[in-house]
Amino acid sequence: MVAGPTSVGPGKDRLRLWIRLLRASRTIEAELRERLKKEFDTTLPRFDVMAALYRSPEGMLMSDLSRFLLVSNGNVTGIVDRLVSEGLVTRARRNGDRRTSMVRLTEEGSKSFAAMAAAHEGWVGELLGTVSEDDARRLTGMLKSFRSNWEGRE
Amino acid sequence: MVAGPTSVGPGKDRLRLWIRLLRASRTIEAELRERLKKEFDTTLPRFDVMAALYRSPEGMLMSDLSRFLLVSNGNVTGIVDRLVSEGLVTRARRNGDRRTSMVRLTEEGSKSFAAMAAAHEGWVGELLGTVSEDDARRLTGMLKSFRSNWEGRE
DNA sequence: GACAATTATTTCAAGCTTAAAGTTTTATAA
DNA sequence: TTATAAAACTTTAAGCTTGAAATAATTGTC
Repeated sequence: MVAGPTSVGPGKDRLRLWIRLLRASRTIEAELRERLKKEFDTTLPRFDVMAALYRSPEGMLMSDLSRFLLVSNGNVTGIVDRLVSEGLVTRARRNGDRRTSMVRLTEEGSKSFAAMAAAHEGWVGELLGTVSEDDARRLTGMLKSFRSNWEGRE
Repeated sequence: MVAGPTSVGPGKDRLRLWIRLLRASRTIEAELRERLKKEFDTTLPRFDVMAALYRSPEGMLMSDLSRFLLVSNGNVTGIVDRLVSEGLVTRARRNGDRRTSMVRLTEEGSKSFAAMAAAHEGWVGELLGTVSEDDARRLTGMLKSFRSNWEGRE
């Protein structure tokens, strides 16, 4: 998926775009993963889960997390397991519906995330530093419209 | 990494861009992975390796593959192992430098990839269908310049 | 109220991924 | 030479990831 087009013809521009998109996100992702590991001894998936929870102080269901993060249910189970064992989040069985459990950041998890988020934002600013703020907004707009259009039909 | 910014202020536009970029590539990647599985009973990493080899009929070293695909050495070892056991690629020890081995697509691997690549290009065209060819070229240009700038300094 | 279907989650097997440590081969240099 | 370092790979341990199967609880529907 990181290789270039294997032929020429119509539709090539979108294929090229996809390849660039993927290479860019993989490059940035790798760098962020490495820094999270080095600076905070954590991983990107853990960071993602904590970021989602940070925005929802009331908590999220496992299925909410799975949908929001675009990963499978089973995947979330494992990551949350580890975060629980590290004391960063809690899983509280609900009275209303005993199938579900509400996942929340602990006090420690919240503090920990706030520190990571600040560093993270700085890193992204640095790594995307060659993109002007103006281009950033334009690009974001294009990607946003793509997403809402395409996801609407699945 | 898929969550939105957790505060407002300067540098937010780049963070937003990064989040969009990541969500877009994850969404498309998931769809392509699913189709490769369903239609060709293979995986994205296998497809990536085969795509790289398809462009290099003379073959590639393990380290070439690793560098080109932006993944670790050990990772490539495992994927190539599986492709070899499926008869899609060969690993040939070289006389010149016996540490290295040249990886090539087999006849079967080449045929197999050609079929997948055609379908793959169609899928990408479809999934990015809402991006105009013109926007696609513009976006590609922005991403290209970002990449070359940033990678130059590591 | 039974009971089938649905929903939320976990478990499982297989494969992907990384960083770090280990192996073998080649290059360097005293 | 003969160490010593460097390079190309592989192996390993831990964790991430998926899709599918299994559990458990809830919601129709009769």
